[in-house]
Amino acid sequence: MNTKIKNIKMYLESNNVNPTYHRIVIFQYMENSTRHPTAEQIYTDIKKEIPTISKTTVYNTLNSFVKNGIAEKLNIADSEVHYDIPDNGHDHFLCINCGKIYDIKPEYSKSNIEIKSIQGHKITQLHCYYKGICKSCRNDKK
Amino acid sequence: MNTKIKNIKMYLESNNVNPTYHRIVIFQYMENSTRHPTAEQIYTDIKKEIPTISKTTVYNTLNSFVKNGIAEKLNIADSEVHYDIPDNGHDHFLCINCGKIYDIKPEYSKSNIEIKSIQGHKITQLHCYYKGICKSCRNDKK
DNA sequence: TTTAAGGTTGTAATGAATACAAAAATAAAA
DNA sequence: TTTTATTTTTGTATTCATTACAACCTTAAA
Repeated sequence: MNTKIKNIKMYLESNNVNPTYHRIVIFQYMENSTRHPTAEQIYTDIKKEIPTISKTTVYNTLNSFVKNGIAEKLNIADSEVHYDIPDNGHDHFLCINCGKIYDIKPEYSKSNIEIKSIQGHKITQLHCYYKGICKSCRNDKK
Repeated sequence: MNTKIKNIKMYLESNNVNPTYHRIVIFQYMENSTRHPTAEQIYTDIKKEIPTISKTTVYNTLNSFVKNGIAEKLNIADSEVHYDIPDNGHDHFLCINCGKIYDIKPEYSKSNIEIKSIQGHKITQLHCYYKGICKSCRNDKK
């Protein structure tokens, strides 16, 4: 077993996620992905490597990741939830033309919470979603 | 017809929404509501006033409002979309305990876009969602 | 008083996500 | 090594929000 997988194992363990084969593969897939995949996309791609995997396992795994704080749900699109492995708190941009999601560099991000409480409500999370036309789609129209 | 309804009629008209009875009632309901209702909640409540209304009409109406910029979708909760009549751009807070959505006062809001473009992407919208434990739930636990 | 256009209704269909029970795998105990 | 217990995984069925669609109704124009 290579060091990368060993690192993932340790990382999952240290976050209360029992590092089974499926979970390691899914986490590795998400770490390598830049497209903020949906459960469906993860399922389809992982299936190439593990043909017997079930969609339920993907959902279970993602829910376990989210519950233990090592993955984040992005409610940026209307119909589907996208998933992200947050490195250092950054915002996201959704292209309303092509549907692609981009990372916004931390220096432009607004979701670094410094406030702990607003109007008496205890703040634990802040999600900021930008929307518009992405660079690529803007160029295509010219 | 009272002035309030007349005003709504004019407002819908000026935003390219043909002001039918159903649409006026739904818009009025949303303006008076502080709970950022879902389509289901709107349907249930409006049904008391217009028993023959269909759920499709509620969805059609809301989609028409959103398309014409007089209502906004809140993708703040996991399963359902909530709707808001945005007055002056403010953020929202979701209590992860009771599910209630609160308005964040504009002075604490982050979604006033001043930037028109980030990393080459043209920005047209910014949605910021705070989450945590609301004032009321915090008091209940004591 | 027809014709056309838009609005509404109800039912059917879609599709993401969950529930659940059986089977499989893994770990712990004897 | 066997037995038992616990956790995972699988597959199917179900739920539920939302949309599709065709029939019907309403309104306004011709």
